[in-house]
Amino acid sequence: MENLPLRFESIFSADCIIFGFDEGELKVLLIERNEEPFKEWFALPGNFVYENESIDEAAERILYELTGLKGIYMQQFYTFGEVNRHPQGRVITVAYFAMIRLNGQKELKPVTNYARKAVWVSVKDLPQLAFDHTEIFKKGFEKIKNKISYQPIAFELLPEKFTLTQLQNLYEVILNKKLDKRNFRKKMLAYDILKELDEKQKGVSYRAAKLYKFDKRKYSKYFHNELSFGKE
Amino acid sequence: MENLPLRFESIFSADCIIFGFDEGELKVLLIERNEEPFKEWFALPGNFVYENESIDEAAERILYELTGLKGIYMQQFYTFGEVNRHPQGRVITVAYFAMIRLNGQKELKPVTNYARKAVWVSVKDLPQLAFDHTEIFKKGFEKIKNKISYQPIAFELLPEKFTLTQLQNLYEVILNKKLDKRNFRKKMLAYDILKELDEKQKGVSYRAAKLYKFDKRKYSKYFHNELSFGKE
DNA sequence: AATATACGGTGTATTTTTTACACTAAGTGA
DNA sequence: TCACTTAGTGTAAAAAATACACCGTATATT
Repeated sequence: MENLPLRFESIFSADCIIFGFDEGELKVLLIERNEEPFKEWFALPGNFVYENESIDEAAERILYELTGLKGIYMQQFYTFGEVNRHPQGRVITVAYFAMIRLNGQKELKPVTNYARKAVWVSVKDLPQLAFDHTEIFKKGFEKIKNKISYQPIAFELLPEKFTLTQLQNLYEVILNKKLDKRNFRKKMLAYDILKELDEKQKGVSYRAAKLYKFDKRKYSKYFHNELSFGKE
Repeated sequence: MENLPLRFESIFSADCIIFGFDEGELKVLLIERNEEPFKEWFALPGNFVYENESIDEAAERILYELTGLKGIYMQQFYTFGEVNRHPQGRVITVAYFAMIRLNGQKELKPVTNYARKAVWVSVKDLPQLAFDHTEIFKKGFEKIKNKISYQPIAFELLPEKFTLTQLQNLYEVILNKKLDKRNFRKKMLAYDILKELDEKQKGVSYRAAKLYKFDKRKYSKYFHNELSFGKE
């Protein structure tokens, strides 16, 4: 093959790993493909980057088309550019992860034509994915496992008001390990990035827990403190 | 503008931040551009990704063309895709950093035509760079500052055999802070990733220090231990 | 009203890690 | 042999991480 710049017939796309937390499980939003190749396979949501948009904007658009949500926490984490990753030609993809608050609603009606439907799947039983999306998912999951220990991204997955137990559960699910309740609370409160509310949990059949919310102001003051829940 | 996939007229490139350590200074390899736009400006070495190569291969090629070196430690760290980052059209670039052993040699004869020459510049007095390369450099430098504290990448910049003082100097230069000699040695040796050699430093006009080398075998045993020189 | 149930919420002692700190030893060059 | 320069070393104090168990309180049940 000749040495030509990737100019014609080359395409790039952005793919998104969209995480949600529901009923104690960490979930990913997958689409069922409506087009060849890999028609009817599950895949990460993704689409081409248009000429007039940045890659970040493309990622935001993909998320919006699927969920109707804007202003969501998203982060680029890796670019996949193997020559044969796409069976129909050269495609380079920039991968993002995003975290959204589920708040119970689970049905999504994607407005894109490349997907026939979108479903939330627990990360524990992820099906085989189209293209190299399984690899992309693994890399992104590793990334957030890592990142959650030193940056307050977990809050993005919880309702605005949450209990410390809910927060701990989320950490436990992502890190896939049990944490000690007293130590977790001590540490989390010591970071001083949570605001204790006057409200309490409702609708539980036992003693209601205090609600907290993430305090962005306080956080930015201490931006350098790394949260650490890695070793316990 | 229409919403078209970035198919025609779109280009991507790989840009490399190539670090070297010499005479106690951290340096970057810059090229002086030989072509418009930004002719005669300094820039990060970079080139288009060809159709028949992965992005990683493109990055390796760029490094090879400039330095004649292969098998160098390189890592992708971010992809820059703003619409107007290149004055002549849409270019997306995947950025890498690389670390090479300088061993004194400083003259490089680039064999590419986009560069008239390549020079080592201290990171402390980096000139203005073409395109958004200053931003790319900053992001990459942050990345290695971060990474050096938990992965043994610093060794890539040193000669195969080095003294603990040389290693400490390198950490100090990258982290831009003084470290305590005793604590540095204690910690570094405790990781048990260095092999003490029988040899000593030569050609110094004072007591010669012991030489060490990085022991990859030992390192992979304890791959999970994060080196940490972040807080002192 | 009494009781059972389930989670909420709290403190302390121990171990480990990090930090701060200063002098003698050894080799070189004059 | 003396002056100079860097090599090489240990300990004590502070901070952070860990391990660990019980009572309190709201709700549901009888």
